[in-house]
Amino acid sequence: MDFRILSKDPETKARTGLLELAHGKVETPVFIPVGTAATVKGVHQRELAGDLNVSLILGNTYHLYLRPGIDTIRMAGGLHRFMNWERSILTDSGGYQVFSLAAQRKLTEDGATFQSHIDGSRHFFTPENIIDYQRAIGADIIMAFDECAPYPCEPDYAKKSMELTHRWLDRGVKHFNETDPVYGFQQMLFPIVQGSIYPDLRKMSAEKIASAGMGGNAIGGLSVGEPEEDMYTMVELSTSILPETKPRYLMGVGTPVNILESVALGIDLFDCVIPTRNGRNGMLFTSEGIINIKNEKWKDDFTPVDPAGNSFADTQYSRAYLRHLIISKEILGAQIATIHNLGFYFWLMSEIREQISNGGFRLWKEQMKKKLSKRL
RNA sequence: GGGGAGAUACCAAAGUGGCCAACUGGGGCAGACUGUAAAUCUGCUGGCUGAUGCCUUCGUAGGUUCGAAUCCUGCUCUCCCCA
Repeated sequence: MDFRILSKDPETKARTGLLELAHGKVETPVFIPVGTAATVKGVHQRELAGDLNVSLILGNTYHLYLRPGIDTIRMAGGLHRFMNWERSILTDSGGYQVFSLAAQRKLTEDGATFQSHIDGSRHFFTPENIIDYQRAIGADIIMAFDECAPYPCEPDYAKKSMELTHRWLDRGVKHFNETDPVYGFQQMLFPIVQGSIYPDLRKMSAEKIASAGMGGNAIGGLSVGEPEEDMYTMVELSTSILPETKPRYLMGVGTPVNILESVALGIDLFDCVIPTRNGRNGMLFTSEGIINIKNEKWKDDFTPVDPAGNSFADTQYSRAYLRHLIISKEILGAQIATIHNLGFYFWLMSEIREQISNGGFRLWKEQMKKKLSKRL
């Protein structure tokens, strides 16, 4: 468990680093593909570890708890073995599901009562049992149980929600320190900054999270519908307080432009469903801009998806073919689109690291922003 | 040769006197998607129009009616059964 900063950009708060986890080293800034249910949808592990060279993926405690169930994962010997993934894993605590499945949950001081979205059965999550579940899942990085406040959110509710998250954090940290890893390797626990879009709350929360003294820190409750400018303001405020020597994880973000901006504000880790989900739905990110591959204009375009791309999705398939697959709802279409988008995101992250190292990040970022947000 | 059924928009298929430019599904076109209840969801899909509205449409030619995709007659075509 170690985080070393390798280079710093002189003009922004961007930095490159190396995060050493129990299952390998992670170069930061890094993008973490989302694999909620023990799979990055549509991409097999050989591809992830192979051409895409993914070092860290994300799983979700809520989903894995419901299906296949914690016991099954424990019997398998942990999530790494269960899904045959030898590199690193981060699990989200289920805090986001408290938000996204709001209609079926009830919060109390003690924890959150849920109804399963699968069969309606009732379940109870607490800061403590979420630690136990994540011990049993065995991710390298586990997340504290938080409430991701909705947007918009009244200041009063945001404050109460944040304070609850802070009390939950104390209980979670205590339980984390009192329990041992199940599989013989160290796990890191990341606490999560909340506070909606209110600067005073965010500041308070960042201070609380920093004081927990964990190996890394996360910023949550953003990209839930607020204006992007508010998001950047909250990120900047948070990173100015969270310790520079520890990795900072911006949860659930984002678009390529979001990532460029947030790296400049001092973020090291990102996860987002955009490249995978939007890819399955036909939205492709390229070095020249965004393509909706379902549009008729690509029907007879036999050029590569991204002429500058180097994943096999770019070098071996044409836009016309991929359009046909997506339009026909062929499974291969979703697979190729996902691999392409992840390939693009990883290319972007590697460029970011390169530009930070060589000192040209800020200027390069401004040029890239224009290109990447363009609709082709 | 005899008997029966039917022809509706790109396709399939509802509608059987006014609430019909016409249900619904598919297809097509476009949009959305940010710690994944998502290989999902939304809108549009005769023409002109920002909307109201106007114009042309339910095989075809006529007719009945204030009013027809719907009722009547001729014609054309398709399908099924029997010989």
